[in-house]
Amino acid sequence: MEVEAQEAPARLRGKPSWLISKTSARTHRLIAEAMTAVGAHAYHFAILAALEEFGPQSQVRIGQRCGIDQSDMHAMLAELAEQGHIRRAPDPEDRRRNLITLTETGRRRMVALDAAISDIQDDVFGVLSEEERRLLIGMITRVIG
Amino acid sequence: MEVEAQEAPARLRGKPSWLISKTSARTHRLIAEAMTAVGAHAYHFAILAALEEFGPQSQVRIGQRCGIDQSDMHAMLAELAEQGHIRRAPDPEDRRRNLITLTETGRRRMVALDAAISDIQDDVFGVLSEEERRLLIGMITRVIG
DNA sequence: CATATGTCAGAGATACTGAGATAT
DNA sequence: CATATCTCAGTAGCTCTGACATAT
Repeated sequence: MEVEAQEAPARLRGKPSWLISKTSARTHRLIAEAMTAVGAHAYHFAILAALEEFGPQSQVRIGQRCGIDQSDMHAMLAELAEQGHIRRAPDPEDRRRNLITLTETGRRRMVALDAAISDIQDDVFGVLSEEERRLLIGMITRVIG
Repeated sequence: MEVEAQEAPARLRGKPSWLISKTSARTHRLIAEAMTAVGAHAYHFAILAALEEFGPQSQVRIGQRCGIDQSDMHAMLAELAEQGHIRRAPDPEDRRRNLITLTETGRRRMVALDAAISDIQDDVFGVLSEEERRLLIGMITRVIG
């Protein structure tokens, strides 16, 4: 069924939080579809990117960097290990920790997921000029603080 | 436990979708807390605002305007009716429809919820100047299309 | 018969809480 | 003993699907 668009109330349209929520929901849906199509998860990309940029580190640290709850890290890392993208090993310096290490296939996986997610950025934010996009990124980065 | 902030990977920080998702999650949490504190729900505000701006209308129409799924409208309207903020009556012109009408207490409720939600906009987006906020709203409005 | 509306049960993914085991 | 890390079960809220009854 095609649902024709209806104008949203002005009291919603004028709230940044509402606009951002709608945009977030849309990009989230697109990214989730793209990730599922290749047997991945949005969290996978975040975890692999943190490992590539900052090197081997504990689960807690990755979660802090990417905003992923500890309880959710476990399942994500199990999937990534199953797919051969990471290795888990006890940290010899602190045996409470798992040191998570990126494998070579994991690095390639990260690059591929980055490309897919970047394409979606272009689809969604392509109506903005390059300068506007930089402006948007700068403003929201300040909002996040 | 205070979790000290960790720098996020550059591949995440540079993606508008990631920045917007974090901002959306934060405002969503703040708004949900504020609404719960007064026995309301974020959807309540959207529904009441649509009724105030566009007058009595069917459930389906409100859902289209506010982006609320039909399945979820039912519970929200039941709560709003229980609180005396709306009335539901069969539409004499099309008896499949419920015509939803805003009551006077509902109008006052909407104004109060708007004030609370506007305060949160200021908390979150207050680091931006007035002109930047207008710019942000304009750009995201175009992104939503 | 095909479609639109409202009602209702429930699935699925997400974010989070709490508790236990192990190590520091 | 207090704290940190990891594991795991489970909760809560949100979004969406599918089915059904009723009316057009």
